[in-house]
Amino acid sequence: MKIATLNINSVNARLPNLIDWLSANQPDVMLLQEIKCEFNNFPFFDLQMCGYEAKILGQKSYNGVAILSRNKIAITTENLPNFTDENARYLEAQISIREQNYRIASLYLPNGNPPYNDPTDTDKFSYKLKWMDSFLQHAENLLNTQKNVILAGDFNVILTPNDVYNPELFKDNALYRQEVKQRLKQLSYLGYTDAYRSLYPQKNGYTFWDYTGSALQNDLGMRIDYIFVSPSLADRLQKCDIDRDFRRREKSSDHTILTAEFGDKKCPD
DNA sequence: ATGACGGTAGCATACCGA
Repeated sequence: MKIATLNINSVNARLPNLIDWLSANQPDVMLLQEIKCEFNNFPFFDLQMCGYEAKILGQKSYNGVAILSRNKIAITTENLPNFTDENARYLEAQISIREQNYRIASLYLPNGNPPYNDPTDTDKFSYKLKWMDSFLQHAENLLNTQKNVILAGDFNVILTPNDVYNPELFKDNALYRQEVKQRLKQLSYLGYTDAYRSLYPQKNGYTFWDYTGSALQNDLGMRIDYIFVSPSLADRLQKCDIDRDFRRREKSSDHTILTAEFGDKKCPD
């Protein structure tokens, strides 16, 4: 079973790139964040033509998440339970692939930094922490009720100094604040595995490079996109890779694609 | 400390992003 995730920064601005990649790589499931469109403008037909059903939680201009799959998608959750969110950031589904059931979420965690015109405004940071608290509660519930769980997407969190080109620069950044790192670590304490780190303890694993300056050429990136999996899937994890070439394309998103592959052999229950 | 760059809304420029 192969799954991929991408903060696409507008699905319509990058549809040819996405379709090229899907055709060449054929993941069973593709998760998207920041699709930046509503239902009526989502390219359902083009994706269907290359073999993917799509379910989305759309929003005009900002945010928006999607789940694409070669198998039938049954939506289980739109937005986090017990959290009133005016932004479209969380979509979860049940998908059956080669006789295994999966519970899969595409999530776009809030950035949390203040607006440029008011660096003292802490509203966005408070919103991020509340969002994470609600997410952690839900992640715990999922682990208690489901076997094969995948929580993936743009987490907007830099976990360790090894996950960013210059940790000093990010000392007070909402992506790297202690409150945020502590919360994301709790996902591991609950029993989830960070797929990329479990296979590559040392590689920088960057998934984002700023559009500006020479960030990409000089590898000034950060690892903020993650695939977290439940224990049953950690046992079956075979590959986890970052497609840097996709970030080098014309009209690229500032994020790139993270993929994970799991062995399909049935575990005896 | 700021803006580099890019997308959207909508038609000039503001807002958002990490």
